[in-house]
Amino acid sequence: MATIKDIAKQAGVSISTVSYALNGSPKVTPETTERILAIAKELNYIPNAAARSLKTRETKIIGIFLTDFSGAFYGDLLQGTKETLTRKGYELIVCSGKQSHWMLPERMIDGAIILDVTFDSEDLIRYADRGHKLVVLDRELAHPNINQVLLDNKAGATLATEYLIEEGHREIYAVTGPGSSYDSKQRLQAVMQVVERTAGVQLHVIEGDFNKEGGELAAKAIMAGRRDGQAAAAVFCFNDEMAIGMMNYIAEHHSDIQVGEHIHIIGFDNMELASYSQPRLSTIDYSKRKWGALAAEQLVKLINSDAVENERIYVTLLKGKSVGTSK
Amino acid sequence: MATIKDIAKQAGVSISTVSYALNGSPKVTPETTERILAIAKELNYIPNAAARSLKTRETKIIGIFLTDFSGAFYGDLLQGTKETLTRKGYELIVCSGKQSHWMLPERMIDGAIILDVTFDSEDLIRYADRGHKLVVLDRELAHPNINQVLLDNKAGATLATEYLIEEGHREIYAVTGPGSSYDSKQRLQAVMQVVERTAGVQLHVIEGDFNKEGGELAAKAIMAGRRDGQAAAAVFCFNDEMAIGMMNYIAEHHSDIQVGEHIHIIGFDNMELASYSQPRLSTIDYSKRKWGALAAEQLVKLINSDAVENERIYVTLLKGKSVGTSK
DNA sequence: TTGTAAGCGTTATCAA
DNA sequence: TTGATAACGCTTACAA
Repeated sequence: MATIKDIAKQAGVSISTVSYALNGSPKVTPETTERILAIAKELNYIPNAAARSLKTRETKIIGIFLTDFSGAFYGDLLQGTKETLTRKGYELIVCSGKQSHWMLPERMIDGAIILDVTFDSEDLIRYADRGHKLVVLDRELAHPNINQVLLDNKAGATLATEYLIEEGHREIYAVTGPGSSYDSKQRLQAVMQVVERTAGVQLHVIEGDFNKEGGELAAKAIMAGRRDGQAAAAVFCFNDEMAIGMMNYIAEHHSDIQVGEHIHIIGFDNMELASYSQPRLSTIDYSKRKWGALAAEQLVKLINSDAVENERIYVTLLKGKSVGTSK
Repeated sequence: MATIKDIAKQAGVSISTVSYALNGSPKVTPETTERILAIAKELNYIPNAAARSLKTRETKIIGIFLTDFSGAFYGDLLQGTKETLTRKGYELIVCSGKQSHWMLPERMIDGAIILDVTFDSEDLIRYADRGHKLVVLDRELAHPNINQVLLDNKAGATLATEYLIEEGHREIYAVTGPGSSYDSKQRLQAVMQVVERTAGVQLHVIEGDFNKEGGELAAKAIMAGRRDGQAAAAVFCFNDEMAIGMMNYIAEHHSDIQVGEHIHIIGFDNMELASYSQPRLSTIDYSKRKWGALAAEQLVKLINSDAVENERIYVTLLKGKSVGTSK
């Protein structure tokens, strides 16, 4: 393991000269620089990240913290984040689980993007208080060292609900995420707002979990409560995963019931899996790549102490055959 | 940012005593230790990872390098890896892209798991030569610092091919991965072996890319080459993603052709998406979680200089309705 | 049981 | 333009 010391010895210069040359400083003559670079290559010199960051107090690494690695959802988001960070000279690492949180306070990473409801807000604030820079994608958190890049949940939920109503549905089920989820709370609030200002609409709220099982359980509950001949039900699942779970459950246990005809389902996220559903799931779409890219951008600004404002990701309604008109 | 120096000053002891106390050394009396710990907490002391690893020459972090973050495939694998590493006291970070390779030589991570064909084998060998520990999941590489945990491609491909033959198919298409892929080469070799020892079987090889597009293109090529009334074709796509692409293409462009009846498709990987395909895709299954866990285990052994042997992940045939009997 | 001091591999501030 | 030298924050002989 050659160090700058070895290079210095070999080149007959001091370590500071080597350091300058290696970093392309104009203080060193081109000739010496070249000579030093040649020796460095010859000795297979590789800098030591720990030593560098001990001194510079930065690692040029950004961490993104996810609830799990399941990934069905995050692909494009990570891609967007990575692209932007690469352009800005940062590396991206993906972390998951409480054990990994130390990387932030111990300065293994220069900043973090949070998309993990299991990450305590109090911890985040503590880190921010210590000067660490954060971007949160899953909660509201007002702090000079924290920036928010949030989905426009209200718009999305409003679009979804209004769509169901426009199609003539009057009995609407909302399958939420876990109670602790910020996104879920926002969406539910918007749904209730829409329902309240529309006469004759009945809303049933079912607590879900953002997983397939939640969708299945909700499906079970809904089917159990319905009698033959009753008006078709319309269900707004607060994410696609639950919507898919619901569709699966229905296909499996109620072959006589057709989604988009006897029961109508709309999701949220437009994940890849949704495009394979039969019939095509109606959902709320937004650019995950852009979300990630914007988060990265904001984080870098925060690190550079540039001024930042909280940002919002806009959403659109994507109509699929899983929602039909009420007869 | 409190350091051990600050704690030492506050406690009226030397920094070495603080260090010993913090690391729970029995050399320090319980009373001093307690006092030091209290002060550390009071000062909000957090160790500095760079300083520690500069000295200890380890970070307790393992990196896994993936081709991309798309994740449709990796979820369980990462989960398995993470669980095992956590148990062994290591952190897992997920990396992608050539830019991130520096983390290994610059000692930001203690070792790496490679599942990324775009990672040059020469680079890997160079790193291994420098003493870095690696586990490869996607190639054969003989080196004392490299361990292999590979899929049993031959068994999988053999199972798949024999299944098609047993179902009476005599005209078999193999849609490979990119030519550079080790897995693809292994699978093709096995397919050819099976075909060679079975009389009357015709094999057509189509080069794919392991992506949906490859499956679509292959579907197009196959459909273009077939005339009405011809015996049903049987296709072995070397991964599920291409198989799904193929099924989609057929559903979209050839509504008269039924998968599992007029054309028979089997994949490889049993990815989640496959369980949603209509009809259910036949495929080769294996435990991705176990794969990841084993890779982690081997890497830790390598790091601890324990003896290791290359490992193999066993596979099984999973029959779905996408393959039917030849009429 | 505790303290002194060297060293890990850099960067960066001075002087020369 | 280059060289000494002092940090950076920690671990760990070795001394006391």
